[in-house]
Amino acid sequence: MIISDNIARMIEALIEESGGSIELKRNVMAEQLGCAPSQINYVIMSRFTPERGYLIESRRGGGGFIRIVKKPLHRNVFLSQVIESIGTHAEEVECAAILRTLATHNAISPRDLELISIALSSSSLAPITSKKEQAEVRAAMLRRLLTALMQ
Amino acid sequence: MIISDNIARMIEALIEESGGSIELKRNVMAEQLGCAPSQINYVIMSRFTPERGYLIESRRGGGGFIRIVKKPLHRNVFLSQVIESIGTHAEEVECAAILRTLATHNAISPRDLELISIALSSSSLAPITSKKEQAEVRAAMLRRLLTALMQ
DNA sequence: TGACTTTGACTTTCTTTGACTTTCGTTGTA
DNA sequence: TACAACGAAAGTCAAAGAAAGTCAAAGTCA
Repeated sequence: MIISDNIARMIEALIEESGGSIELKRNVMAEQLGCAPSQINYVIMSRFTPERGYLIESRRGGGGFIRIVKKPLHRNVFLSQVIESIGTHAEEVECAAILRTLATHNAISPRDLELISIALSSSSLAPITSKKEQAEVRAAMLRRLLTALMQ
Repeated sequence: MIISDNIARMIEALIEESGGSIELKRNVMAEQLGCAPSQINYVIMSRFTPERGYLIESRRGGGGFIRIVKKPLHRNVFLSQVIESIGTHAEEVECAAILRTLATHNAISPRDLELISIALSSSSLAPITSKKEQAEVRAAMLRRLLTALMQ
């Protein structure tokens, strides 16, 4: 049942597929979902809050709309800057430094720090004979892992 | 009599057959068992405690529920068995299967599952030209990561 | 007696609905 | 052209409904 959760999922999906922001017609959506228009407001109020990284704007009257924008959380901005700074090759010490920075800025948890460090460690990558390839793998992997953490 | 024990056994069975976590409707279950709704709370409080490895979450209001998650206490035993079973080489599909097993038994969190999957993915390891080396790295890395999770 | 159970009244939280208000664009008129 | 009137949206809010939580009193059993 729980119509509110359905509405929320629908909105999330729309935001997702449109890459971060949508404009919806409150009455139209309520009609489609068979709920009271004000329930759309309720869902937005209770789930698409600023704390969760959403910005809401709207306009009344003819051609009115509700715009929902998902703004990357501060953390994600930081993370994506860091990700951009990663080159095509990365030594273990560089990775360690990056991870330490992220951890001290609370962008990653101590647990993530540990797991990622292990994944990138020379010992995990020991089977790779070429040092150059090791560094490439590290860079690729770090980039992917940090990207995953942004979700 | 001890209705509480019946409730507890029922909940345990449900958790078992659903592989580690359930969401129950308090009022519905109380109705089925012919007991007061608050007795469900009592049972949960007295038997499904954190010390015994259970996590409880809930939501009130329409569509409310009580979620009970069992995190295996013998997780480490399980983990070390799995670690032992890892050979010197591992393909991506094998790793995926192992991780899925661990996740369904709640031995690792969905988040850990995702991070580890990414670390082991062919795309992260793409810079390694030799397939054999890739498989070696995967095995080594998986072993190390799972070992880290035991802490 | 004391620990554990059972019950139910009352509280809190979350959801749904609808009546009423406010805002905005359009349109008709002086 | 200015502006008042109208209709189309969205916003607000309070009431009703749906669940779960709390707690104290009463019951049971070793």
